[in-house]
Amino acid sequence: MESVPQKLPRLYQQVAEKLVTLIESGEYTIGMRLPAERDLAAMFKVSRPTIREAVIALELESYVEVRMGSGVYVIEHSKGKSRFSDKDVGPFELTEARALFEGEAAALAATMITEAELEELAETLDEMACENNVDTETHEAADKKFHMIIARATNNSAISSVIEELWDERESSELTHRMYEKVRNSGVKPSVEEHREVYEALKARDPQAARELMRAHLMRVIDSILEATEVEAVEAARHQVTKNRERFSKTRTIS
Amino acid sequence: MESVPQKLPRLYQQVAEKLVTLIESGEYTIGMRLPAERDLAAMFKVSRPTIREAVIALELESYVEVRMGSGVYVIEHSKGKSRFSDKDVGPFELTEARALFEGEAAALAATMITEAELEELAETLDEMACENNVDTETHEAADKKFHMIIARATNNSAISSVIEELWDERESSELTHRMYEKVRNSGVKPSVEEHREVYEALKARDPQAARELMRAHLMRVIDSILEATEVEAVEAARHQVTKNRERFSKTRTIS
DNA sequence: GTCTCAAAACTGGACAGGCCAATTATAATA
DNA sequence: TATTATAATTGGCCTGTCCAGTTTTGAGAC
Repeated sequence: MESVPQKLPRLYQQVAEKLVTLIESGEYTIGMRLPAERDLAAMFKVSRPTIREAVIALELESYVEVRMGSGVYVIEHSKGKSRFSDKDVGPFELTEARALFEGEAAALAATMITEAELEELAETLDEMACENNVDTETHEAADKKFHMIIARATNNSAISSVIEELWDERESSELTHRMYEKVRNSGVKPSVEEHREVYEALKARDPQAARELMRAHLMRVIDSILEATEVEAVEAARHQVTKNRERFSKTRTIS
Repeated sequence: MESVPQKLPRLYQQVAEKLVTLIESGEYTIGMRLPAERDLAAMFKVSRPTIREAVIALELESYVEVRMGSGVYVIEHSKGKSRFSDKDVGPFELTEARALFEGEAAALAATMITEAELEELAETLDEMACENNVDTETHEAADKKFHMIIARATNNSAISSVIEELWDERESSELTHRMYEKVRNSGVKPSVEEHREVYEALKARDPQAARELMRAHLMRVIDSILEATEVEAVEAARHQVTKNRERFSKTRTIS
């Protein structure tokens, strides 16, 4: 038989993967207790030591928490790889950082971007404009693609890594994710227009314009978040919003 | 006995920690094979399954690699937490990213820095100037402290996290670390002067000046790295250096 | 009927010993 | 000397067992 996989992973890894799949598919939800090790062993047709090894693997990747004498419980998976996981970076801070960093990245990209990359950007813009009213997921994918093309156009993997990290971060924070969702729903079309302006600046190879437009774009996102916040915020939170307005107006003026 | 620790960690974790200690202490160096699982079990007075669990833990943290039928081998430990670990970010890219991002951070910090933070900066400057000719470790600590005070003065944890990440990254890359070492040895005094200029700009609350001076400081670091590279580079590498010069001259002119 | 608390059932923690398969070292052979 | 077959080593995995916390249960007290 040549269909036999020549190298199969270690057993505990296979089991661990299956367990992760079950957890991420919602079979076992957060807080829920997994079946006993003995039962899991029977389910997967493996021995208990193997189950233990798989559980340890999940534990080290903080998928589960094992409580002596009680069981192993699914916990919130903080992906670990996020540097902000323990810092609770809010949507404002995150977007402000993006405004500064991506602004600089756009300026640098303007001096180095290739024709091929410009072409890619144009295509992505069409995706965004065309699939405007389709599902948000597609739009978001195109959005990320646009920003990442620019980041990579800097030819600096440190820069693109940081920008991708900041982008991904918004997914891992529940609050931030909700905020961005609200912003997306409030008005996407102006966003497409803003992206196009950035594209034009890059095409013209104008660093200053690219920086300013990218920064302006993300600053508008902050504004949108502020508005969304105001809508849903209770009266008690309002003075904080005002403080934020003051605070981010400073960012805007330091250029 | 009341000296009994109320909660001792799981056995495999204790074993894993001991193994990590042994590895980091140089008892087992990179490429070396660890004793057989059976021997380790005897050494630590635990059962073999426990050893296996500990080895799996080390494996998941990429301390070791286990080769079926051969043994478990110590590999280079890439701390995993670095987002760049798999991307091989060179010293030039890293420093360019720092120049852009820390420049912006300095500009933002100039608008928000407190008197207390300025005072801290002044103290750190004294440390750097005073312990100039002492061990490099102290100097480097003061250097990082200086940059991180500014990063934190932005009052934006996303920004300070990114900057700290970039700083730490230079430790994890052997090449980058060597480069920075060379730069440190070549001339520290001008570096102190450059830091002082940044400090003055922050004290004057001048965003533009703070950005320019911080950027200039890090650009000079790139120059130093280039020089260090030239000294040790073989002839074949020289054209790459020239390309780098061209490339980073662009960064300098986009402001 | 309700509450208390101890016993039993359940669950993870750890161990012993064994067999198999892949690898490596060794010795026998061409 | 080079090659190949054999033996020793090593990780992979299993069965079975006992122990120590945790949870549930149920009997007895009120």
